[in-house]
Amino acid sequence: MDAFYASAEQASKPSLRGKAVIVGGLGPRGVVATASYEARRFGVHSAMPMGQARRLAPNAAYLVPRFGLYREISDQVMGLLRELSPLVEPLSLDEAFVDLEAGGVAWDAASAEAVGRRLRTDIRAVTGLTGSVGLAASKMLAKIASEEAKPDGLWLIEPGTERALLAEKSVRILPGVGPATGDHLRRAGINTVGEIAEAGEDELVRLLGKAHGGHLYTMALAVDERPVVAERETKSVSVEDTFDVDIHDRVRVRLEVDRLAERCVQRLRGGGHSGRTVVLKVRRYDFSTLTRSETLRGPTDDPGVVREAAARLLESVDTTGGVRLLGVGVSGLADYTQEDLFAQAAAAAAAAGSSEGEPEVAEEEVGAEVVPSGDGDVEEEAAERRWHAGHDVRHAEFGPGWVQGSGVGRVTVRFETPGSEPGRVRTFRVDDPALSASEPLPLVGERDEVRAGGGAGSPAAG
DNA sequence: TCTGGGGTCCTGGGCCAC
DNA sequence: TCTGGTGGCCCAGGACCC
Repeated sequence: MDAFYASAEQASKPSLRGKAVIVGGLGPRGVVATASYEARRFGVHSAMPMGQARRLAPNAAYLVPRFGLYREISDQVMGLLRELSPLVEPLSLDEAFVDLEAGGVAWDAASAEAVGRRLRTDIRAVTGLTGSVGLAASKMLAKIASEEAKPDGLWLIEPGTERALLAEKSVRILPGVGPATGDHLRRAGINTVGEIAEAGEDELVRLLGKAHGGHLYTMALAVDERPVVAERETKSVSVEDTFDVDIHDRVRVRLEVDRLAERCVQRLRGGGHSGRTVVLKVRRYDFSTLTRSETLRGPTDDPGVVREAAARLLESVDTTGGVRLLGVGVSGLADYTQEDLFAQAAAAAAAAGSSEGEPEVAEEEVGAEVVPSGDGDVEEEAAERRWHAGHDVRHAEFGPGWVQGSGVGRVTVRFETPGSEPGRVRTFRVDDPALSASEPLPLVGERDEVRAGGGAGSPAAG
């Protein structure tokens, strides 16, 4: 999908169509998740600090992501892809590989192109958004082709032309070559994919190690045998938070770690997992990042066990100077839980060893702070009263709209819907009882929605 | 106003068992 | 009994991707 989050916002907000739209974290330490093509003309791009984006494009619309909406659109698109082949490998919400051969179609350029064109039409009809299609004989080449096709295009790499096509491209076009590897290669005098092929496998392995070097060499020869894998097992689950202001207070740090552990376990359980290794991540005031991990005797999905492990790991970290980010993760996932949780907890307590204090008591004290039933409700209400830029609202009198901005006790709402003309703006008090948060409206109206044609036999690629 | 969040994979050192 | 090689696990960090 092209500039996916920004495009989805433009589709749902008529007044933003054709305008610079930037989606990302709006806090003091936010970064750009997606910039519309109009915003990219100002030099704004993904992963750019939001402050820099605001300097480059001060008049752009700045919105916080609405993952619920994006997920719905993503599900629709993935559904279309699965009509083409049983082998669909999602890479993210807006990108996937499709194995056409598994869809029962022999490779030939003309029919693949026809299917690609129809897929793009179907995506447009079902979601109202544009997507780009890359067609090629392998995942790496299909990915490169889809990048070439953007925005709103289709690109096919003819079998037999791959090496010539890659030879002149920068090494950065290969998957797995980021800034660090790119620099490393450049220092060795290797700038293009063709130069990787010329350098030879031994040299690549010498420069980058066995796995990375060997892999990159075969990629440079346009050889990529990786299959499209429909079902990927999750290997780890983690949550992390960057704080608007560095945290110095050790008690507060501990409290945040407890909260993160709690959230992490919720996600873990939500996915039906348990895990054996608990990982604590700390990014300090100077952006230096360190991780500490502890492997338990058996997998757990017990919030108390994860919380205690994370707290033990925190003990070994010097947070003097301040903490910018904290994260808690669980890896070594299993789909079962250690039955003897009491033994697990006892083992953890024993590992804490001679240190003073009763782990169970500490756990309960912390638990009382983390999930207070009363305070939780208050917090939820407070969160509801925060009006996030870009989020949907409904006014009792004026109907559906979205938050254009808020501050100093006021919230500005633009009243328009995906199918309407650009709407008018009105300002309300933040506690106006007539105003409430609402769910995103479908981008394509029920009556407009066109059923995607075709069956499982249709070929296409991603 | 410098640098998010959720992942995967690889490397290399330390340690331990055989 | 000592030594060395090997392989596996654990842990920390780095790089990369979307």
